[in-house]
Amino acid sequence: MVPLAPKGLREREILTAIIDTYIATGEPVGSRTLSRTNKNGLSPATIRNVMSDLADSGFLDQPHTSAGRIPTAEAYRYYVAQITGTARLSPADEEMISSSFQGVGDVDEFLERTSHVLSLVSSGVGVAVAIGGSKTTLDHVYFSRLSVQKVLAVVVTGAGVVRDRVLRLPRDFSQDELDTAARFINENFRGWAMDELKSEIARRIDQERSEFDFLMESIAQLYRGGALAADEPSQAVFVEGVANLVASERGGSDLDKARLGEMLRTLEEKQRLIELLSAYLDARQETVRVVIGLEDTVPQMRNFVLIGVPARVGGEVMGSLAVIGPTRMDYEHTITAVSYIARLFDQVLNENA
Amino acid sequence: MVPLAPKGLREREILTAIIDTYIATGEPVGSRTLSRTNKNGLSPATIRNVMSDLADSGFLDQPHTSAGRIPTAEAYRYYVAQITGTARLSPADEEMISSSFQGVGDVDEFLERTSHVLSLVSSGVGVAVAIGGSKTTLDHVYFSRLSVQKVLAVVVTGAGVVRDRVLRLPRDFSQDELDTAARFINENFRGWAMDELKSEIARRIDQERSEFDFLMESIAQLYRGGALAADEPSQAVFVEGVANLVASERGGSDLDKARLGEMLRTLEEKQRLIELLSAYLDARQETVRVVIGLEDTVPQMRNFVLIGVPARVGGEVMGSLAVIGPTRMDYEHTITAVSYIARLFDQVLNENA
DNA sequence: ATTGGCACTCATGGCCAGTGAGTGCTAAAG
DNA sequence: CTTTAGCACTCACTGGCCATGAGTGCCAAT
Repeated sequence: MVPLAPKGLREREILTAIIDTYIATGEPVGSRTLSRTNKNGLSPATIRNVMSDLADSGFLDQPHTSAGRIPTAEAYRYYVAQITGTARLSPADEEMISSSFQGVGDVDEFLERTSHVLSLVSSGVGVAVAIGGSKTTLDHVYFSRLSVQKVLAVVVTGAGVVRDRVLRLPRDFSQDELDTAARFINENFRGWAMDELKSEIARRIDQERSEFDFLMESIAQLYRGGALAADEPSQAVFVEGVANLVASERGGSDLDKARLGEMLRTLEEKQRLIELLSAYLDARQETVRVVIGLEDTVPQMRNFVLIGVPARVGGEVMGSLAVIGPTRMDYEHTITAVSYIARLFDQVLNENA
Repeated sequence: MVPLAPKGLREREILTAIIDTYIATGEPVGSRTLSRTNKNGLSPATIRNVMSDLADSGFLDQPHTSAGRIPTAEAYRYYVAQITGTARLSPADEEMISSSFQGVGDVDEFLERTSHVLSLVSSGVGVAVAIGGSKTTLDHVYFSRLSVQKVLAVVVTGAGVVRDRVLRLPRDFSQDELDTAARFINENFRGWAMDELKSEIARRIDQERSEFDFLMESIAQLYRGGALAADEPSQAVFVEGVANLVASERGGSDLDKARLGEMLRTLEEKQRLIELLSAYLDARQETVRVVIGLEDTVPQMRNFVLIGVPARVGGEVMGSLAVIGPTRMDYEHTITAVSYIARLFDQVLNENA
């Protein structure tokens, strides 16, 4: 899984130089320009030789015979692997970012702003998803009678996230009954993981079906009505900065209309984004991950990369945040920004919980 | 405010025909094509004369001297004014739309789907905003102690909308204190309009400041902490279908890159959208409004129209829903769709409340 | 009032060099 | 063996030129 690297020192230097200038200019880079730009005074011919080798080993491509070279996915992988990761954001950036999170209350709000901030500091699209993961724990529930057979269920999770849902139940409940049921759940299950909780309740309902326990019957009804599934539609997805995809100025991606349309459509399929992020961002991984070659999973995303990290608060994964941007982007800057925000996420929300 | 209309019957017929074919083809329509397409067998020359008149009275424009004519904003205004409004959606559309709202629980969820559905049935962008208007009433509040000096406030409004907010308070409260405060508010203020409620509480706090009432002090703290402002950030904005802006096939808008970027950026400024909708959609108006000439307010939106209506449930305005699309769109269809969804909104959510 | 005819305008698309950045290869120089 | 200079060749891109065709405006005839 370690990315390949060119063998010689010279080759590596030149490859890096090519990628740098390609990222900067967006045009295929040729031997002459490179020889002029680069400090070490190599002649175009030499560079051509090296380039030829690099092309053979699969690091460079040419769009057509008589054009310059373009880095391949493999080249980008080498390029990001070689980034030290010790870079810091500029104070101005840090200031801008952290002030953007002034006064956020909950996870969703934070993630929403995250997608915005990410789109500002990168040349890509900012994406943040909240996953009401199975490891979410229950803090408590409320039930509130809205009208005949309509009940509002509010679930507060251990992390202080609130989800609500309106239930339509087969029979009417009084507020007293609802309170009793809520008290029962709160007293017995506070701190449980949601999925364990759900299976435990399902088990008890099953078991005590015969003896007609009034309380259990209420709970069964509420449960079947989806009271606890209230954590499920918590898959909030925030996408911002799609305007970066068109970016006429500064090194934006240069998509044609058709591809642009596909991208926009894909970015609106929230379910798809959730899958994409969860496929690539392992909950256990601590550091920012850079995925090059997104087209393997999502063909529409040819020439796009994902730079993301799970969003944790106090060790618990609450979602993930990422930038989806053109292969041609400032990797180091984006990586540091993503990592900085992830750290901020932990800090700010820990303080809240 | 009544839109101008061409004087003669013939002129009106031809204008309508021109707009129809322009909407269909997207290209300036000339006299010859029109004479061929149109059933009434008028010669190109005649049509030219009429067109010339229409151009003089400001209904037609020519992009350049030797091209066909395109309708002006004034022409579109006439065109939509002349739509009867009696059209019905196709059964398939109705089915598709209403099934899209299967199982929605609350206003936000409905509005989110609305933006999606609108983008599907129109060739524009679906926009829906929730406005926690001042007429919102209080059903009840919950307070829940999260940790030291951190309290979760949940406000349930009369319409069954739930808003939550994490408060940081100057001193710690026990859950008992919180319960007492919540009970007090619920018993005294259920059914009040949020803004009246807020000023009443502010008044009482002011009044009873001297005598140190413990309960009132708690409530004051909670109030200042923003417990009741929980309805304020309720300005959810849902935008979907931006891919329609690029729409390579079928009569989509044909923006160049620069304009597209501006549009995308503008559509992401949620505050702006809220202003835009509230500027044009009067809470009192019952019917769908079509605003042609959006560029007067938002220059980036040249050649875009807004088709929207306030979203009511049982007479109370909960937000608004709209399509922002190119002037070249199927007005009748979009209008009926918007109106249909608005009706659905009332139905589905009334049933919930 | 309507129409046919005619001269004129322009955007569009194809064709055709000229330009220039870039390549590969070979032979000479270090 | 590495580096460099030189050279022939490729090929996208640009700008000029011309033909095409849809469209207009106007005038005279019906």
